[in-house]
Amino acid sequence: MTRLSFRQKVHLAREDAIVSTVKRLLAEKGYDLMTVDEVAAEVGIAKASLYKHFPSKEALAAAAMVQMMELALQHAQAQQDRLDASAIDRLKAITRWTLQTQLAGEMPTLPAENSALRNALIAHKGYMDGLMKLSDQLGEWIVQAQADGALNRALPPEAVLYTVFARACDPVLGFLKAGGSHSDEQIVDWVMSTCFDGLAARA
Amino acid sequence: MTRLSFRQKVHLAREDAIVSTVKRLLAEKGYDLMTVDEVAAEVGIAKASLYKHFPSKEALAAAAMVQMMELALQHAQAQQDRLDASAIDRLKAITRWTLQTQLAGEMPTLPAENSALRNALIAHKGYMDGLMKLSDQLGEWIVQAQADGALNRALPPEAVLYTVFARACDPVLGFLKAGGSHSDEQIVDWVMSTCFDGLAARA
DNA sequence: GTCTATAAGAGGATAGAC
DNA sequence: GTCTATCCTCTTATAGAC
Repeated sequence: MTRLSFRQKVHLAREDAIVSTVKRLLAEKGYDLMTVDEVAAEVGIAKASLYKHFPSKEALAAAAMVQMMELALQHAQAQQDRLDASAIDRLKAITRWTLQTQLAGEMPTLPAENSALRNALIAHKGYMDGLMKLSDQLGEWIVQAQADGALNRALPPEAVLYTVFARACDPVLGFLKAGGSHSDEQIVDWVMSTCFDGLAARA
Repeated sequence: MTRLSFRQKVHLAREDAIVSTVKRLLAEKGYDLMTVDEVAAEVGIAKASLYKHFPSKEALAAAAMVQMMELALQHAQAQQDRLDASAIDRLKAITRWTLQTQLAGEMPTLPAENSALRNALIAHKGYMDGLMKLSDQLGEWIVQAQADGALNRALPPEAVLYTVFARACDPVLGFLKAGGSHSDEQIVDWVMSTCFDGLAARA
């Protein structure tokens, strides 16, 4: 029992190490440019061993995306637990977390329109469940924030939802960081501003 | 003379057909998923013939991106020629054109952070010249619009510039279109609104 | 310049010993 | 479950006839 449990722990720990590596590489290079050889090398095991844990490259990436989704759900829950916060506060907080995570190089790139990964994810129950849960949570905040008069009521909630999701792969962060003359915090503030307040001057 | 000119015309026409096909495929699938075999098949010539026109896949894609850049510059010039328009009008017009082009499936995907194509483009004089020319033109409008009080003065012009550029690969358009229940025009209007006015309600 | 045929190599996946 | 060695497919690029 203890022996078995220990083995399982080691097994899970190794899988966790694999997934962490995949998550990082996915954030760095994206799905297509990430090779399985590379993942194996970084984890420090043989490629064939990797395939004992995960049946394919797609499954490998899906596991990483699921972990990312779970992390996002944790942050969403943490916001939901802040009983003093308004809906718009929560929405802004999760958006800011998304930007910070991406800027830190820890956000696996979302699958582009026509990606092998995208189709694999759509067929992946764990990922889709997480995505829907997150969408529901954010959707509630969006509707509430519109009712509060804190979000533009002329926009359909789904447009707001997609706009917030899209911050996870906003290239503006990388462009500004490449310039090198701004702090991460400053960059995040600017993108938060353009996202919620827009480019135009406020009255 | 006439003979030579005619041959040259045929030559250029064929190259133009190639570049057009590449542009479309680049918009559809992106650089990595687009294969040279596919390009050759769609153009209707043998792959080896393609390589007589362009020395590599990267050169092929670069030519397409250069053509896209020239198209953008034409639109920018057209806006500059509208003497009645204000800077913010011009900026909005070129942004709208970008959104419409992407929604129509005619905007080659911009190279992601770590792409083989990106490095090729950075080394490509024609592309970089066009990019700088376009950046200069948009930069002028941005500074002017800020002076006019039409753009948020708290944002550095480069942040505004990158935000406008990023509309060329905004996934929100595709998400909303995938829903299927909105017209292209409506989608563009919403994204224009989130871009310039933000998500938050206006006072 | 166009074709057919093929080289050259990367990368996903597997066989089989231990 | 881990390893080494290998397979196989796909894709870029080229050779050489016409």
